[in-house]
Parts: sequence; structure tokens; C-alpha cells
Amino acid sequence: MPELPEVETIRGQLDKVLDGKTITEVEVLRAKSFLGDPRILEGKKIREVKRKAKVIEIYFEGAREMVIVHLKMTGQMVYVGGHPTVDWIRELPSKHTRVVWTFKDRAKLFFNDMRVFGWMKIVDLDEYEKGKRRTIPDVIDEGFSTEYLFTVLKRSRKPVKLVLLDQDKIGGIGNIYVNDALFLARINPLRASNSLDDVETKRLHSAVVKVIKLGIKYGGASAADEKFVNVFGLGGTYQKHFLVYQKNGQKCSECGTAIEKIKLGGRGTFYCPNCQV
DNA sequence: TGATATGTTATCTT
DNA sequence: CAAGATAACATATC
Repeated sequence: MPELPEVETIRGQLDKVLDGKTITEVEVLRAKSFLGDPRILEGKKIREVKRKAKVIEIYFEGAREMVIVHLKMTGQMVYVGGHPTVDWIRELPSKHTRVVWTFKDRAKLFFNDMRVFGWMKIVDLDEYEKGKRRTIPDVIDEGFSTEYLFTVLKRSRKPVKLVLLDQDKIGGIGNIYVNDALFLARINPLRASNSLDDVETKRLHSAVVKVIKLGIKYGGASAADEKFVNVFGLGGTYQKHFLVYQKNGQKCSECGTAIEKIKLGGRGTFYCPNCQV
């Protein structure tokens, strides 16, 4: 579901489309989905939309507050421009719409979230900027070096896949890209994190960066059961390039062995038992 | 009907 | 005490 590439796709589109827009109304259709007083946002003008790991950050002009959004598993941010068509109005808000922002030019931003795990939150700008989360490197940040990854991996005996998914250590990787990255690096997801040597760590580092960048290039992944759509309601195409994710039973592209599916930390895990050691 | 899916966090167990 | 394991959250789909 939304991992760094999906969130980055949405961020880029929101940044363009919301630039300079002034909020006139915020409707909260489901209390759990919005934290803070929505009235605070009325009259606020959007300056910039940024991202840290899987969190979308919305900045306003001259405001003490900002908004952060986490889509969790099924969150969507859908934008309908200045003169919404009849079709869109009929479809949105949908059964899953949790929050609606309306702008001065009548454009609307819908926050849909089927499973209601995601949230939209008003936070104090200074406090947020000071938060220690910001110091955790994203996979595509400068700070995410092979050396950093090596130190992180050395500190745990857990299966390497779980350490890569740990957002307190590395930001942005989720279950889709971690499976593909481990395949690319030819490393078994079950391997004890601290058992990887420097050569394997180097391979893993470039593999992770590579698949995440590919994901961004293809506008994210929208597999059969994926709820990911971008700001314009369209899916991404990375699913056409999956290496092992959801390919259990199919032949490995390298050796022809059937891809296996196991459970690790309660999550679906896909790998080639022959190539990944 | 019950298993399954996913990101993160809370809580339990070594 | 900390690391690791697992349950919980909400809902649709098979």
C-alpha cells in the first residue's frame, strides 16, 4: 500500500495542485480520521507540500500550525479542481470519504480511507520540526549510506526483512518494495540482520534505493488488491514490474524456481528459495 | 463464516 | 531492562 513511492507521487501532485489555495471549509465525516480543531484551517493559504518517510506535510503561509497526513494502508487523497464535474460530485464523497477540504475556488480535496487507520492531524509547526523523527533517514536521503545501513543491521538479530521495515531506523520502505529489494540483492528475508557481511550490505543498499526509485518513476504500485490511487484518482504502474511481490507459484525470473510465500512478522513475504540465500 | 491483507503502535513475553 | 513477538486497529474481499 502507500510506501515512499506512492506517498511521494501524491506529494508531488498535491504540491502543484494546492499551491496558493485558500481553505474555506473542512468537513470531518469521521472523527477518528482528523485530529485537532478543523476550524483552525479556515482561511489558511497553502504554501508547500512536503514529505518525510510516509508522512505528507502541508505547510501554510504565516501559520503556527501545519497539517500532517498518514495514509496507513488504504488512505487516498483525491483532488477535484475548481469546477468539479457532475460525475465527480456524484462519486465523491464516497462511503469511504473521511474528510473534505473545500477551497475558495470551489476545488475540493477528499481524504478517503476505507479501513480508517490513517489520519490527518493539525500540529504545531515548531514542535514538529523539532521532532526526532526527522533525523531518521529516508531510503533516498543522503544520510542513508551503506555504512548507516551496516550499523543498523548489526544492531539486531531479527530477520533482515523486519529491520528494513522498521520506520524508527529507516524511513519509507514497506512490504512491497522490501520483498523486491531483497530479491534484487539475492538475500533471504529470514537471514538474521546482523549476519550480513559488508558485501551483502552493499548489495542490499543499492537494491533498496533502486526499487524505491523505480517505484517513484512508475508513480507507485496499484496491484489487484491495492487501494492506491494518486491525487487524480489513477493508479500507478510499478505492479507491472514486481520481481517477487505477489508472485508466489510463478517462476523466478533468474532461475525458474517457483517463488515461495511465507509469513514473517504477520506479513506476506515472497522470495526465491534458490536465488536468495 | 473465517482467513487474509496492510502500517504502525500498544502491549505482552521472553 | 530491552529485544523480540504478537495483538490490535477497521473493513472489504474471497
